[in-house]
Amino acid sequence: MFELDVRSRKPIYEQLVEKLKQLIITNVLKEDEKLPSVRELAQQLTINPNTIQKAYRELESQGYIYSLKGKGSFVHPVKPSENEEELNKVREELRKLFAEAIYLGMTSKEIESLLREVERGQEND
Amino acid sequence: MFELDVRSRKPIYEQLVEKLKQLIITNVLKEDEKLPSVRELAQQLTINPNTIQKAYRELESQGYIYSLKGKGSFVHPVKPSENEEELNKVREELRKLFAEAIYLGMTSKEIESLLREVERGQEND
Amino acid sequence: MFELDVRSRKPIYEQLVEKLKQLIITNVLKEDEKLPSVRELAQQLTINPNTIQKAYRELESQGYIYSLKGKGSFVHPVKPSENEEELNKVREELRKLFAEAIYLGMTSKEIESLLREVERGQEND
Amino acid sequence: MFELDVRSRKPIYEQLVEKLKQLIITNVLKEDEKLPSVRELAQQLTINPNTIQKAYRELESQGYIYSLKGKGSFVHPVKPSENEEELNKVREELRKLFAEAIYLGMTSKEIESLLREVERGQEND
DNA sequence: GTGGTCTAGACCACA
DNA sequence: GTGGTCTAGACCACC
Repeated sequence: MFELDVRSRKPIYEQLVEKLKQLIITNVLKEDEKLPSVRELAQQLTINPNTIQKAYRELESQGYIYSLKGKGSFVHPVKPSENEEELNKVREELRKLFAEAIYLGMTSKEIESLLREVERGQEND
Repeated sequence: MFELDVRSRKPIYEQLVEKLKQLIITNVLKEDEKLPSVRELAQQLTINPNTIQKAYRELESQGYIYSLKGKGSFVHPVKPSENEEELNKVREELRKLFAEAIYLGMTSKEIESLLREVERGQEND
Repeated sequence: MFELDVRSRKPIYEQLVEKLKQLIITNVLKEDEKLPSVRELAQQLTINPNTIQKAYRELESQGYIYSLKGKGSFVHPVKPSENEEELNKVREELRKLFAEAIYLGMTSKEIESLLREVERGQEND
Repeated sequence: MFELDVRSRKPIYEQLVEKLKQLIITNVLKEDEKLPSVRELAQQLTINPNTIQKAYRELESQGYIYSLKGKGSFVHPVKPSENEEELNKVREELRKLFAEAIYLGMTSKEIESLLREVERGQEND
């Protein structure tokens, strides 16, 4: 399904959160689709189930998935209206990153072409 | 000078690194300008000097400042050519953030206007 | 495992970095092999754990090892392509040393035979 | 005469020692030639005279120069026989550097061509 | 148990 | 006075 970098400084559960977010964002995992069960994924990735659970809990609290007892975890349909808080975080992060990119010498043209690139990749939703 | 959240999950020294980076990137701290001394800043923020030093050391190894033993720490002049590695990290982070922003409902117009805003703020170099 | 000179002008953690680098370079410590834990080594060498950690952190940022929070520190597999910067440092140091060696009376024959010697010792990978 | 990097982590007096060694090794400063006086050099480099003195003391103890009270400091003629101690240091450093260079992917061919290059540069003694 | 962070406090090297 | 090193000892996050 995807790869984790055990050598990274980033904790495994955080990597998991990010990867799963990516899959949801890029619509590989569709709305209300079931995620693999904790045990299943743990076995696949040869990782401690506790670590998987921690990732799922994090995703749930960030509003990306929802869990039904005894049934599993599912992709949360997007409700743009509810995500104002998340959006503000993203906006703030964008500001920081833009400043850094410019400082390191990137032009706004380059940044915008990167944006287009991502946009195109995301169209197949 | 700025605020730190001692309760945050993010280590204090990392918060410091980020804040100081911001000040350098936004040209509040100019090239070769002296940063506050380790002890001075420690006292100001009521934080242990070792913690400050850890932050300064990190900034040094990332190429943002340089430290001289009997003299102090100073802002390192930018050498855009040398930062290809850093740039790749930034590009990767931009990709992720763009995807997330779009997923949360931001339009490319909004993102671009945010970019312009940052750009204008950075002009006073 | 090895000896440190606590009286030396060279900081203990730098001595540690050098010694461990040697062990990695000469393949005594193989790829992905676990290094002794911070506490363990600290006890063995009767040195403060913080000092060991400082050394490990330095090795990590130089790309020689990687550390996993609940697991330990491990030898980083070599990626020759990524170390161009390190290589340039080594080349510069070689130039200086060659000049000094010749000045002190060594012939290029002697130097080359030293090189062969090291080469042979490194073959047992 | 030469440049010092005030931004370097290396103490200024050590940089001075190295640079002066280079000048002696490459025969730019000939045997028994007078070095610039402490004051003179201090003024030229806009550096504290104490720092210069420390460098000169270091060079003297390493056998590269000798000082005559009231007259100044002079380049020490080479006596290969006396430098066995220095030579052993150099040999040891060469071993380490060779190992590192090979580890980072340099071939013995490259190393040898570097040696030739230095050799040629040193011929004009 | 492992690495990582932080504090308090001491001492050294450099300029 | 400045950065740099080191210790002793505490507590946290991760697995």
